Amino acid sequence: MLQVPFIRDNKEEVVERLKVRNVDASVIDAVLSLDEERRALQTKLDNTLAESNKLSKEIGGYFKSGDIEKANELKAKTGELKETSKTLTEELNSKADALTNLLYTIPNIPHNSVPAGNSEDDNEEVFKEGEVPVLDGAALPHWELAKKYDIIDFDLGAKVTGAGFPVYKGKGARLQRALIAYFLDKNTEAGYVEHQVPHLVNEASGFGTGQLPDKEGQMYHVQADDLYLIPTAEVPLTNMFRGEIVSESDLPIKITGYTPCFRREAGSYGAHVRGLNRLHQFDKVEIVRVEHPENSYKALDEMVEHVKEILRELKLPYRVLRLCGGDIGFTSSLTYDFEVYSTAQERWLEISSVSNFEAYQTNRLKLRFKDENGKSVLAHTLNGSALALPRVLAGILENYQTPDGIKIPEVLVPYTGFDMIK
RNA sequence: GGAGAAAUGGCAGAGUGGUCGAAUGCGGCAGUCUUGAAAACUGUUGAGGGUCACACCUCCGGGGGUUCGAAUCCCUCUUUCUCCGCCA
Repeated sequence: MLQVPFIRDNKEEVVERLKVRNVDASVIDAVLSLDEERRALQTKLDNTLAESNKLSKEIGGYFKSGDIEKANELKAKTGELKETSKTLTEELNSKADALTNLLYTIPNIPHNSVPAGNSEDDNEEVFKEGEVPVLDGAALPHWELAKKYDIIDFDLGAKVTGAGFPVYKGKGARLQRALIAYFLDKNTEAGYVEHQVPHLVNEASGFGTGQLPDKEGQMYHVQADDLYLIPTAEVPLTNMFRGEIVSESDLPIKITGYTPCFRREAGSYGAHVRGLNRLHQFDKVEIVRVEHPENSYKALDEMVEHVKEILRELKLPYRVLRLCGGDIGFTSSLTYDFEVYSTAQERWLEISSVSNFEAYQTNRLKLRFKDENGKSVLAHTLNGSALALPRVLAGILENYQTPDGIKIPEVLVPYTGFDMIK
């Protein structure tokens, strides 16, 4: 969430920049007045407590010196103070809660470069690379290829669990495993330390990275234990640092992890969700960085270059988009989406999203570092997919299909052990 | 799942109702000494709110309670350790 002191000091700028995301200015006024009321109550309460602390000490002194009568006299005076502080505490808590809840409804301030816009049509293409293959004959979409070569079985998954939970078989499963290993190796080479993390997280972690309360309905909730299945490795990877004060020399922290991701995707059904395009369970390799605020945009660029390199090696045609104010994620300041072009589907498939959250997550997480003056400063967090599996797989199947079968990208052959799916 | 023990500052570890935000040691930082370093010595060293700066307030795993007053007593939750049971 946004930092109140920052809003207080930069009100005009905050209002102006949130307009890009169509946020109404009145919310900011509401935050500031709630904060003012909160601080007034805090001061009142502090004064009351100070007085009763003073009395308690005096009473202690009288008991020690044996002046019981005087002590009891003072005791009688503390009752009222106690009542007052109790009332004030309740008022303060409800005010503070109201403020926090309001802050939860305000998205992150977009970076200067974020274009205005309402939908994905307003995103800005900033880079494009790779050749769209010319396929001879009829190009098949991946769900038909999957059936033809018996490598992914959607019906079997639907039988075992439900729609959106595919079963990968034989060379399909092996290709999936190859991609995970290849991505993790690339990330490790680039200095990201591999982690294996829990696939279920508690409520505090959900709030820490901003999935809660905003996207409550998008996560699978295990009621008996009040845990959530992770919608992305970002949640456990980033929450490892919740409440930490790291030393400046620890920065940047660069980590990576593979996990399955679970998303309810409530309400998104239709033509564009066929096959691997949108699933309830899918695999993803994630990269996360904790950065010094001065370095976070340089870090974002590095992450973008890193993902580019992987796609270059896979020889997939792709483009990079700078998301507009209407399409950017709630907690992000600046997001680049990567899309692979699928010849068979004749459309772009999103395969990675790389974001800088600045201090929006760390303010919730209370993830800070000590600067040279010994002051605690909120760090910046970033994350990105490197990469999401299903659509990369779809892109490979569709772009690498030949009349003789599906070729395997050269860099993956050492991982798959075969160079063709027939 | 059953029985018991524990949770204190970066770490170790004292503190069992009153001037305790907390002894002491280690670590960190600054200084003295030294050509430099080490050693030794001296000082300093938790977080948040609040203030121009002080004052002041809150925090001893989380939440609640008793009391004029709680790190210290009570309830509850979580986590860790030991023993038993079960088990990939």
